[in-house]
Amino acid sequence: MTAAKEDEKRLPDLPNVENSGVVMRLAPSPSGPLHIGHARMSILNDEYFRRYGGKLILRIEDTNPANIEPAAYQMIQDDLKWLEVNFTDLVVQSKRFDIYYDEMKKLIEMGKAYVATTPTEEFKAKKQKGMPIKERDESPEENLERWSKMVSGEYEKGEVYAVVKTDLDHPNPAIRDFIAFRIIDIPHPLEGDKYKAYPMMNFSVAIDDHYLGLTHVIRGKDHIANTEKQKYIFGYRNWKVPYYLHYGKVSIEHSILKTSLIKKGIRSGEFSGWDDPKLGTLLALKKRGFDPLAIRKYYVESGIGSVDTTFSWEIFYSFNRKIIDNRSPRHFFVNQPVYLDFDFEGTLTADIPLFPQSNRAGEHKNRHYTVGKGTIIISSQDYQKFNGELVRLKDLGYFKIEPDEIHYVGTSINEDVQKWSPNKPLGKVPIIHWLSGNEIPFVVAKPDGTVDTGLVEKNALNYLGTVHQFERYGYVNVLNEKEGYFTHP
RNA sequence: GCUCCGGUGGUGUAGUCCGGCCAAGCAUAUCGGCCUUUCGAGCCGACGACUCGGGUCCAAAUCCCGGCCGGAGCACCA
Repeated sequence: MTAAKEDEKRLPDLPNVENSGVVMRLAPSPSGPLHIGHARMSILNDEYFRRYGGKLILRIEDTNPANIEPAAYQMIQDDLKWLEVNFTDLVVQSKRFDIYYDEMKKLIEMGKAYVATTPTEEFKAKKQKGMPIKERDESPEENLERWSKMVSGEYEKGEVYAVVKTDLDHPNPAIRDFIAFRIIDIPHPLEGDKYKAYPMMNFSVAIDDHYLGLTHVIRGKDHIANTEKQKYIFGYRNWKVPYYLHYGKVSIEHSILKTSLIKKGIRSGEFSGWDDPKLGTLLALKKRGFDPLAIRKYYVESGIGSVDTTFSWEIFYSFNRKIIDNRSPRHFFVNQPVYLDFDFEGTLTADIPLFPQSNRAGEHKNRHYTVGKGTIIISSQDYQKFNGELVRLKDLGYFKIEPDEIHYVGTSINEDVQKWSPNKPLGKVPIIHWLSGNEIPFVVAKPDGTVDTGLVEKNALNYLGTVHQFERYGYVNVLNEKEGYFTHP
């Protein structure tokens, strides 16, 4: 066990770590709850925070009111808690406008920023050619005057913007002078209409990364160009630049992650909520019964490489399966049931383990059933596949399936059994699951949007709110007495 | 188009910085076997990869050049 643990994959060490540890950040925008994609940045940062100590700051980046879901401020924190990411500080950017304003003013005074009313089309076009717009060359005093008018709300949306200078000759046009502030005229969910001039992400991030004392920044490589822009601000102020690490893009297929789409779907009734099984939100994964450790393991295993990858649900499922398998009670769920007549004199008994591989006392409980003349239920899939053949009903005995009925053959492999299956090697008889009495209707909602309707052992209701292994079917989080969410095969 | 980054089996990765111990490790998937009643778990085995072409070198997955393919940025989003 210990040896196996040592073999476990480990993230590479970080450079420039001091004795006091690291200061890192999680910087989501509050547009909705976190999803499986956000989990990567959360876990990577948290893993290093756990290794080195220091601070892990949750910084909610709410500088675009158009893109804010008020409930997200709390949902994000709950999601992180579920992931066992224990951030040490909480910072909300909309509470820091004064700092941003001060800093912008300083940059303008230094001649490192300007405020423009030139149409942005011209700004962009000139930037492509490496040419300045007129405000760039105007004095700090003139720009300062426009700046104070901009902050006090004397301009309308679209009329003015503030720019941080970089280098107009930069070979990469994406890095040349970038907009740092713009006017927004819709109210902010937290601040109302207190502010008109809103910082752009590249500005507020640079300022906060410095004042919050970030030592290491780990984020997706879509931010590489942003990092270059932000470094100009650090350079102007002579601030110590954090160590940046950009990991590659993860494409998460077969999953709905876009907040705008999810919100729309919730409104239209297509999704039952943020935790609909069709979604890739952490809320949905939680409700499907995933263990957050599986997510952590997956992303640690994936590392921080800069190559783009595709999220492998297969491997993720496998990690989760290994975690939950032992603690998942076993039950029979018969999907699309077929009722077969069972004409039999006498009684058969079945003792089916609830936790087959558990050694712990108290968990050896079996599901005990007696079966006599009446009905035996199997899934239509098994019925179609094995009609006319010999099967083993798990923990009950050998049976021959015939149209609409089923016959008992024997309990163990003997001559009686053999004569039913003359051409099959013994021990190769298919084992299928079944129900006979004690079953209740049950539906399983699956991530692909389909629903399986069937019957489950009534005993399963003694374990509500936990993940079960429905034998030969898959893992299911049993939510209540009639419905469960499919976890994975 | 402009700037930049990257390409290891079906999938996810280790190794690439500091060439040799890599005729390439691990995981997952698939197939087979065992555990004598799960299509789960566990154990054992099989399968399967260095994007291509040149170059340097005694020696290249690792260094250099070019092609091909993929990705990112070029927002009054984050």
